[in-house]
Amino acid sequence: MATTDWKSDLRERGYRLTPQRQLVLEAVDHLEHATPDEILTEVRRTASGVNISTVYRTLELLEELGLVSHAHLGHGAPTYHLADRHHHIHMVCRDCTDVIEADVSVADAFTRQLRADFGFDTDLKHFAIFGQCASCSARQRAGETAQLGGEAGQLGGKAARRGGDDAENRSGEGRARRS
Amino acid sequence: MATTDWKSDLRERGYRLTPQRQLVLEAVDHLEHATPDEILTEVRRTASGVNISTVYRTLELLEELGLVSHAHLGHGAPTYHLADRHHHIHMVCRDCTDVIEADVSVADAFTRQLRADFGFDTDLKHFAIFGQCASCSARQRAGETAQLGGEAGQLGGKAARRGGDDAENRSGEGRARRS
DNA sequence: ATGCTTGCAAAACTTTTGCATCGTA
DNA sequence: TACGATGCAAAAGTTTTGCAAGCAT
Repeated sequence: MATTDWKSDLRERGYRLTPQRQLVLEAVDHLEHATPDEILTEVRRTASGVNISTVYRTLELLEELGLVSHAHLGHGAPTYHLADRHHHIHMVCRDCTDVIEADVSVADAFTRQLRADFGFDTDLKHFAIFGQCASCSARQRAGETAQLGGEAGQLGGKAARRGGDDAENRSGEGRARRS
Repeated sequence: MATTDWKSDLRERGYRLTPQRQLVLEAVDHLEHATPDEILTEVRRTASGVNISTVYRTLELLEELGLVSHAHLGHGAPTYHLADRHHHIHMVCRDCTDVIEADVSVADAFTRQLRADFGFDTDLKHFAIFGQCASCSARQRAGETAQLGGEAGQLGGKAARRGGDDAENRSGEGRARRS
């Protein structure tokens, strides 16, 4: 599943191998971009007694061991994935919430440039790249044209609160955190 | 201070002009990359009675009006700034917590590429770019050489928890959120 | 006067911590 | 057996919400 034998690595460092730790790692492997809460739900399908605090502690440990990493795909909870997989950057659409994945290589030139200009060694995987996906751009253009001509539609007079879907939540499936 | 006359814009939409709203906007203008909590502190220097919930509600409103925007510079609270200023991307160092600012133009080529390849319209200002700054890279290289030769220093046998400064908190000045 | 806004308090959430108990090594 | 790991409960921190009172318009 993971790199070399993590179980012995665990023990060599004085840690212990427990069912909880195996289950959390399996859940991270199985789910993708999962939040601690989602991981708990998955783990509980096998071991219903597991506690959320154990998930947090275990994720911290697994990350320290280099087995998992986390990324921020929105302003919500971080998402965890196996460290030796998911070597891609995430483009999240501000409108539809969707996440486009791309190989990190698409940013090679940009990465080189930041290193040359600022001496900054970039890790674009860690934070998502915000923006608007093709279909939402198209939809917006269509809407604007149909409505007035530009101006980014103002709706009625007042009470135009909570504009679009706002996205910026977590990525795909699960419950939406806010707006 | 801001774009055109936001005060009449406010009223036209049926909203009211209040001292709190003026103060919050001034605080966002004066501070830079400020969290809601920092904004509250600033506002209270003038009006000690203002409540945190008002700050949240006001920021939401000002953002809807297009006067302010927020960005995520770490996994902590979002930071707010005037929408018509701060047109730059933020590079945050994973080790030293520092934030390097750069004009969005440095990413023009990258932005064009993402649009060409994925039809994705990128807003690099919204999420910070994670990585390691020049001085921390240098320090790390030096440390590795001095210590063993590579391997990213493993410290003693166990109990190597909470490795570095971990950063990924909020940017500069204020209190550090965790680790 | 009308009804948008505010302050306050409480709720909703997420993440962290202390501690007695459990179980791996 | 020893000590690291877990479950539980409570704490801590952030953001949201319901409501009566306050105040722009």
